Order: sequence, then structure tokens, then C-alpha cells
Amino acid sequence: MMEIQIRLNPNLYIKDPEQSELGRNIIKHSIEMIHDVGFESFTFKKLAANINTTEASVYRYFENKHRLLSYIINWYWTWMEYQFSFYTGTVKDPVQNINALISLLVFELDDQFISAHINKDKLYNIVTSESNKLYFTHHVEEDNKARMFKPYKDLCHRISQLFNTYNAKYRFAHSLASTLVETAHHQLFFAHYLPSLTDFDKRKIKTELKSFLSHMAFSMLDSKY
Amino acid sequence: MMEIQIRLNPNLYIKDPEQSELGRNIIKHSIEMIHDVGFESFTFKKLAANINTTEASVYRYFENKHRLLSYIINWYWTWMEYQFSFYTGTVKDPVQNINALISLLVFELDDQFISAHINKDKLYNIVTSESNKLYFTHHVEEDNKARMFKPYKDLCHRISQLFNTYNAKYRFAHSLASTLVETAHHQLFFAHYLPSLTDFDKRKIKTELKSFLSHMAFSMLDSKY
DNA sequence: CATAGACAATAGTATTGCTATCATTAATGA
DNA sequence: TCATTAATGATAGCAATACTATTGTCTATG
Repeated sequence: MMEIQIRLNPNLYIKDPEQSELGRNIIKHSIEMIHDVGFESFTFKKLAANINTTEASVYRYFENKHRLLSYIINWYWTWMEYQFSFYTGTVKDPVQNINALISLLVFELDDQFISAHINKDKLYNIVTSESNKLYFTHHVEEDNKARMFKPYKDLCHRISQLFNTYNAKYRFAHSLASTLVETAHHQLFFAHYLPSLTDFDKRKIKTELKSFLSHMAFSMLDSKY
Repeated sequence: MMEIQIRLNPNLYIKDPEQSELGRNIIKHSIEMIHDVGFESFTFKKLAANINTTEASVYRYFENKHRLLSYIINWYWTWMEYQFSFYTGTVKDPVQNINALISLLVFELDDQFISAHINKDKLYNIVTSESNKLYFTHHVEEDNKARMFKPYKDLCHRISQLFNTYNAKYRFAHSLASTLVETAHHQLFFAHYLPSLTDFDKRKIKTELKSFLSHMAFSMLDSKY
């Protein structure tokens, strides 16, 4: 196990939550609460009550709850990129690496990194159901300029490079990368809540989802079309 | 051109907006406003001011703005299914039908249906950027029980049937259907606002997106994996 | 020991989301 | 034609949300 210090873009916060007990508590309990009640009904007031501090104190760390969500989800993507490097850095076979990536996307790889105050299972759930809300807004462009999506874009870029080591001529490496990542989350969510949109059996979701995703990746990468 | 009367699930509204001038005005201007300012900063108060009525009157039609968005987006999916039937009903070749579907998804087919008070281009934009918000909530399950996603699920189901006429043995027809639909919207949005997540040239987005989508559909349907 | 920084405590404001009441007008039909 | 009902307008109000500002205490550091 390795200790990681994930440093995120200072645009995401007013005061770095990693640098204080209260800050770490804010992160920890935000994850719990957003997971439990959903992002829409999560408020700073409720959070403050939950961790026995005041609304004003939370506002010293984050401009608003949207930024807090950004912080959490950026943490996730950064951490994913660490893991991606960890698993694909040494292995030279792109097929194996693509399969490792897919296991990573469905959250089935052993995690090598420690992070005391973050519940990763809940974090994964939050990312699955809330991450779209970060960019589907009227202020995407400003947020993008402020580098709020950098970790996500970086990860997708690395995935697209992996695709190109598998097939140097592939023309849709970036689109396939982002589609694969999005699809992993969406199909998992659908399998759970809107199962008629999928072909997966609830008992073996992850296995079947992985086979769908690798079917997708390799079919497309090998395609004659 | 044909006149259509799209009748939607009464769970979506309190009073049917199609049945009155004010109701149709609410729909019309909601589409305008959500398109222009985004769903988060759209409020019933602003809408009321815009169409010279009162907040209370709007509440007589829709329980809240989330339901209004549901109504609008369900209208879209129902209309899409009409068009899908229209274009694929007579042609017998599944390849042609899949290509027609893809043109439909990127909004490039001539529309056969009239609807005076609905700006379809803006509607398409809204669906692209806001539709995920309908199901990524903590109340998906209740909403699903109230049949709020039926038009979307119906369309996906018909698409999956089309895939099975092309390849009767294909195991992922439903997942491919929902993935294709979602991907069409996401990639279009990305191409516009987060282009590094795609491989498309802004000048020819639709052409290239269509080729990506048909590459995806046929690669997967013909796959050996 | 002074001082700066972190936080708690409290208060206050504008906006949002929603409900209730009552008056006015338009449509329907007895 | 009158009575009734439905639809809307006008207005009020309330609880929750999303913030901002001020003041005081405590604590670590220099």
C-alpha cells in the first residue's frame, strides 16, 4: 500500500481541505451525505449540522456545493489515473492493459492507495450518478477554462494513447475513450435502476458489464468499418 | 406534413398543457428559457414574468420544474419514436434502417411532423444537455414506477429490436441501443464544449459523429468478440 | 507576549420553491 | 338570460436555500 497525496487544482477550493482536520471532515462527510441523500438535497447547512460546525465555516473552504462536488470528483479521476498508471505502466501487452482498464472502470481492481478519510465505494457511487452534472451546465466553458475537467480529460487522453498502442491507425481513440468511460458508469446505473435499458443480470452485473465493455472496445478497435 | 397530437402520461402534469393557450405558452417559453439560461437557473417565477402570468398559474400545470423538464423531454422521445417508425416502418433493409436511426439521433432527418409551439432545434439542444438530469436523481425508482421514462425505454426497445433483425444472435441489443443514444448526445456536447474528448472537427461534427456512431453500431453487431 | 490564523456563534439578506386565498373573466348549459 | 363552473390573475406569505458579514475566542508560532 502506498500513501498518496492528491493535490488538486486550487481553483476548486478557497482553502485546501487537505490541510486541516475540519477540511478533511468536510470531504469525508460530504461523500457520505451526497451518497446517502443525493446531490440535489445536499446542502452546506445540513453538512455543517452533521459535522458540528457552521455553514459559514464550510463556505471558507468551498465557494458552493457545485465546487465541492467538483473537488470530490476530480479527486476520483486523479486517483483513477494513478491506478491506471500503476496497472498499465509495467505490462507491455496492450490487450492486458485494456482489460485492466475495464476492470478499473467497473471498480473491480484492488486499490493500492491509502486515503483515510475517503470512502471509496461511496465515492464510486457518487461519480456514477452525479459526475455528469459537473459538465452538463451552462457554465461548462468557464469551468473548462478554469481547468476543472483536467483530471478527467487527462485520463481519457491516456486511455486513447493506450488504444493507439493497440491499433496505431485507429481514428476514434478519443471518442472511444470517453464513450467507454461514460458507458461503464451509465450501464451500471441503468442495470440497477432502469434494467430494461441493459442486457445484464442483476446478480452478475459486473462480469457481464465487463464483457460488454471489452466487446465494445475490441470490436471497435479491430473493426473494418 | 402531418399533424401530431402527442399525448403524454398524465403523471407528468397536473393540468394538460396542450389543452389551453396558457399551457402551450408555458411549454413554448420553457423550451426557450431552458435553452437560453440552462435548467438550473430556470425558475417558474422567471418563466411567469416572461409570459405575463403568475407563478401560481404555472404551478397549476406542473408540480415543479423537474416535472416540466420531464414533460418536455418525454415529448421529445415520443416524437422521436414516431419518426423512427416513419423512417424504418416501410424500408425492409436493416442496414438502411440503422443508418436512418443514426441520422435521426444526430438530428439530421427531415421532420414530418408539425407542432406549432415547439422549437425543435432548441428542444434537441435541451435534450442533449439536460436529459441525463431526469434519471440521475435519488428518486429514479419512484419516477420509473410512475412511468416517467417510458417513452425513452420504448424507443430503446424498438432500437434493440432493429438490432436483432440485423443480427438475431446479438446478446447486447438493449445495452447497445441505450449506449448509442446516449453517445450520440454526449459526443455532440463534448465536440462542442470539451473537444479533446472527441476526434471530431468542429466544422463537420455531424458527418463525423455519424460515421463514429455507425462504426460503433456495425462493429459491435458484426463482432466476433 | 503579541499577533495572526482558524474557527464558532450569530445575524441578516435575497432568492427559491411552493401554498393559500380571493377576485375577475370566460365558457357552458339549463 | 341567468347561474354555475373553470381558468386565470393578483396578492400574500412562509420555510428553506444560498450566501455574506461581524465579532469574539482560542491556539500556535515567532
